[in-house]
Amino acid sequence: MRQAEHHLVRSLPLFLSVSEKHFDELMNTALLQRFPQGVTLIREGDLPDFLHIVVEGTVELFANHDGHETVLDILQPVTTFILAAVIRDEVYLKSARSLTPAQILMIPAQAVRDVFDRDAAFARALVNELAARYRCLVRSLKNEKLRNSTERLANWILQEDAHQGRKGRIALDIDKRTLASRLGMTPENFSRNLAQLSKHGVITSGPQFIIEDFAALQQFAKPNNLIDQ
Amino acid sequence: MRQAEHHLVRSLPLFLSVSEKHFDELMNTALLQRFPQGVTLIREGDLPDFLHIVVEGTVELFANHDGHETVLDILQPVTTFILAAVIRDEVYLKSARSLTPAQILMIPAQAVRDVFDRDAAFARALVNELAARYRCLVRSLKNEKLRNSTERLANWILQEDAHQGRKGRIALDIDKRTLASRLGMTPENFSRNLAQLSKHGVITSGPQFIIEDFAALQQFAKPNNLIDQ
DNA sequence: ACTATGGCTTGATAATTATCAATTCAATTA
DNA sequence: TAATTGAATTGATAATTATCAAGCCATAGT
Repeated sequence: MRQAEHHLVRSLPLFLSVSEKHFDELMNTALLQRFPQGVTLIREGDLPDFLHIVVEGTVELFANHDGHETVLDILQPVTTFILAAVIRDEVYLKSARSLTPAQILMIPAQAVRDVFDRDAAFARALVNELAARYRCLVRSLKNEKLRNSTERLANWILQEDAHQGRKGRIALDIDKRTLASRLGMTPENFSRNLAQLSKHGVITSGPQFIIEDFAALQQFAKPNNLIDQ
Repeated sequence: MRQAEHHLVRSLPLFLSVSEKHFDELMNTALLQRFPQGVTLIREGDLPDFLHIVVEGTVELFANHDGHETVLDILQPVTTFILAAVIRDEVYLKSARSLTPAQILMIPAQAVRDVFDRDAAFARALVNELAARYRCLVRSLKNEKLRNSTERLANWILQEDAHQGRKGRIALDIDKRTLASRLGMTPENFSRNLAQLSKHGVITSGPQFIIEDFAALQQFAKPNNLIDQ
């Protein structure tokens, strides 16, 4: 692993306060791998061998059931995934796939559990990370159960605009069909919902959304800091 | 706190391996309180003062948005709740209400964080508990996104039957409207879905469901160990 | 026993969402 | 440039879910 990636990972909340010795122990056994686009990185039902960290590229977490597939999350660098499965040493409940060429850091699951047992700072960081993830999931579930699909899209646009610096112009770097599934709707309804939002201040041109009337969009979306952000 | 409750809490996975000293420290500052039915125990948006543990009775976790309410979970003894908010010292994302008269053990949030910092066994237990909760939530989200409402009900019946000892006879100890909301449907559709399930081996008489044809119900429900259990 | 009461059910209808088919559009390749 | 490809959109329709309005039914209170 190069210095740049080393520092990137070291600066993650999860590793920031781990002792140098233990961090090296984790990294010595870790693998940094490149994957092309569209590779299945993990498969739901398998047992975890590694804790995964997206270092570069975009990764989607998804799940299948009875011939249907749904996207549960879309990850950008730098993010860990499948932490809960690694901790409990139980099968993955989600699959993961690279949406772009991606670089993934893989830390052997056993090493994570070992260092956790010996390094109190790592343990604290791990709990904090997990708790943060838990809360994200609660937000997702509330989003699904308390909003209709147009509202979910409207709030996603507001949130993404905030992430991209409140420029009122959002560049979409994933397929619309992927985002549609993430937001719990079909690609067809995604299109229709986007068209609907033109009544509420959103202009769309290809993979760019422009918030023309911020107030109107907010009024329609009714963002809620106990669901969003 | 009486001996009986003390032992009950002590035997929770979360406290099983905590040192006697630290367990006492947690319990010394804890309160065991009785609440009548229908009391709001915590309110989403508030900051956590205590880690809560249901010792007796039933508690529902719910959330509100834009005039709508949804049930996110129904808790039976002995279960902790709002652990993630306590760990991160951030506002609750869910509210909680007693569905029956209930007894709740409340451990000051600061005490939980203090002992966590000093007791490695407690830290491990906490991470394990959180990871387990995380995985339950993933299952809930998959259930919502990958199944329709009749399927969710059918699988709930299978799961509840398993919990009650596979007697093929399920006694409902909560309101149907509460269960309906938990399963992401209106009370009206709950009724209709239940009626539908008579075609798939389920007989219902008031607050009792009887699985008359287990195979038929399973075939319809398509249970999936990456969603259920 | 009568009569509230509240939860549950049923019916009618509307809104939301999914599905299937066809078409458009943009990007890439021959 | 023409042809190909796949994603996105649009239209038509079906399935699912929610809403509103009665009605039913068991329970508790008078």
